[in-house]
Amino acid sequence: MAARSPKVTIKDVAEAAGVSIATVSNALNGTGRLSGDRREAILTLARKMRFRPNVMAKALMQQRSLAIGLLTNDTYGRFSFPVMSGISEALVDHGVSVFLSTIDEDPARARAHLDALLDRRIDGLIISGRRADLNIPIDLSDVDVPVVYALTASPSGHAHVAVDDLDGSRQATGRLHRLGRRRITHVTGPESHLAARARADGYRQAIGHQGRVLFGRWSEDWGHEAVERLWSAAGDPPDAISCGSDQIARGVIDALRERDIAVPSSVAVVGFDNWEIVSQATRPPLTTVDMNLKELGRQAGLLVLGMSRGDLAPDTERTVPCSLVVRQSCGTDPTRGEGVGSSS
Amino acid sequence: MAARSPKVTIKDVAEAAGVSIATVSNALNGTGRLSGDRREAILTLARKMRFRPNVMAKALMQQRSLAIGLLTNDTYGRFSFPVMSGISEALVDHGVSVFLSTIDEDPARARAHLDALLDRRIDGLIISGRRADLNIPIDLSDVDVPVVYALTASPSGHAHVAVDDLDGSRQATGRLHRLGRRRITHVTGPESHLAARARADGYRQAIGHQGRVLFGRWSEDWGHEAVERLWSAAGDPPDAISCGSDQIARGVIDALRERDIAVPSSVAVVGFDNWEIVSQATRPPLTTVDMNLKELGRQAGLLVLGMSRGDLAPDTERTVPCSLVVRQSCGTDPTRGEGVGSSS
DNA sequence: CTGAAAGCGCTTACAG
DNA sequence: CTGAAAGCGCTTACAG
Repeated sequence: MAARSPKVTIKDVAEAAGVSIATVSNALNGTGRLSGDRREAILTLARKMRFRPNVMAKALMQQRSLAIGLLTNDTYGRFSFPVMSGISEALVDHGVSVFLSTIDEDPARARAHLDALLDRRIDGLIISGRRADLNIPIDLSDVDVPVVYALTASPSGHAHVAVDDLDGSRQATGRLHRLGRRRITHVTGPESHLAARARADGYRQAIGHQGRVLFGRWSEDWGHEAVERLWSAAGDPPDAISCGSDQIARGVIDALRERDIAVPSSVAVVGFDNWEIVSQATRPPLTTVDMNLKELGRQAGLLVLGMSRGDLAPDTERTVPCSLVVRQSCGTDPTRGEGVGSSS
Repeated sequence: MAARSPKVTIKDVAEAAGVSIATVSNALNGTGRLSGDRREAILTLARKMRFRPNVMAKALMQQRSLAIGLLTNDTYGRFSFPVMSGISEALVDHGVSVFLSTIDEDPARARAHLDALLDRRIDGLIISGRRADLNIPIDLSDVDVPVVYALTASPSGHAHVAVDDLDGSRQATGRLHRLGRRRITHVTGPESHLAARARADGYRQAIGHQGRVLFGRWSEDWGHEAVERLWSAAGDPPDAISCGSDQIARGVIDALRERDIAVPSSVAVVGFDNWEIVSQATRPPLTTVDMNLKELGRQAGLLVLGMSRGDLAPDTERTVPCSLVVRQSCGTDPTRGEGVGSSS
């Protein structure tokens, strides 16, 4: 750590340049009218002096903090970390910083975090949570800045950026269908979860009829159990399984191997999440749906920014398309000679 | 979003109370001398008016932003998210907020993020990254506030909060030893990684001699490969395996099952990380080491706070102890009748 | 014990 | 085209 040098202020620059601080301010911000030469000279001098304007002072005058708050109730960050990263990336280019607040079940502490954000006079708030239909235990009625929900369910009328679960599942199942599989079953999470229902709908759209959907849990365990159930039922077993999550897919693949059923030749499998620790570890590696969470974060950042500037309505909704990441568990189309690991 | 009401300022409170703003400020902050009654009356009024002081204005005067920056280069957040969460939790109670900046390989963008933080006049900086010996691609020479490295390797002479890898591994291996296992092998990540070497050392301390250490990769794959190698070698195979990560342990357990070797009765296994998606999914569930990352974050937050106040030296180092999370993969001690899922 | 005044580092009308 | 002045919302000596 260097000696704590007193920061150079706009006053220092003005004195060195022999002009008023107003002129320096105008030169720096491209405001007012001043001759090109003068502006250039001032800019060069400011750079040479390593002058960096104090954002707090600027914010105080402009009545905009140039900062937004990010409230998350995730525990491991699997879903919200990439979202946060997208937000941070998108906003830094606009001179907007992100305050991070992590909260848990405790409403009192959540309130303390929110108050801290409000005391900072944030220009907007993004809420990003664990599950698409889990609400943050907090009363936002006194929040007088735009609020955007990212990934989390939003109370109706609020701005929202969501994963297009239906589209993702349709892509994944669609691929199985295009590869000629005709007895495709969908194994997914609890029916009470919005995401599970949407993914089931995507599956149905892809195959063009009701098909067979097994709702259960988001776990490997459930993948095992589903295979057991499917293969002990009467009639032909599936020739492909579209899973609602990578964890389920992992369970399915392991269970199939234990039964000596070859993947993908006998049964093709696709997952959902592209959670690399899972999807890269299955044998064979898993074809799965990437939710583009970083992009979702980016959109959420731009949304809250636009809303804070009044350019966007407070109830704007956006959906981020998913990408299919093709690995080996779904087999390849012999007529097209597709590679492995490419995304479409 | 409610109507954007003009915020009530200290001036409004002063007028309503019929006193000067200085007096309100003193009442609120407990500074100056004023009678208890007056202070109480002002506080009550301020609360009633829902007055919340503007932190930016306060910061500007106090020459402390009451905010710190958090720079992370993680991609999935598995390790840094809990750390971030600990930092946020620890600092909110001190009125300090956390600016989040996520960076990747691009030094130019990293610089932009750092500049944004510096322009905010942060009181300190925490760097938290992916791997204990991976450096952030950024020049910190012009950072004139305290810097704390959390989880990431720190250039010597810098403050640092680290996982006690050695201790964690000693606990895990020690448990196997106390349960009577005598042919314990350690399977871990690349020898080039600091964490792998420290965990190997902990293993050696627990068994009291050199033992057998297999360095490799941090993957399930490597767990499989190691089992193959161990069981095809001459001599007695291990009766326990202490793994350098949960992913390795998962590979080991799966490989043992494929060979019909019972876990834990024939071979006991312990992991490291307590990465729940892995450690809860192994069959049997994995006894493993929790790095207490949230606590690590808490310490890092308090450290940078103390340093910014001048209370702590800029090269303070701290180590956070690990906890052993006992599940079923290590077997239980019949003489003690220990439960499952408890931690020690 | 309390208040008028100066000041933190900027921006923004406004007068010249 | 440029600068003096007011002001953002606070805190902090300092005089009374």
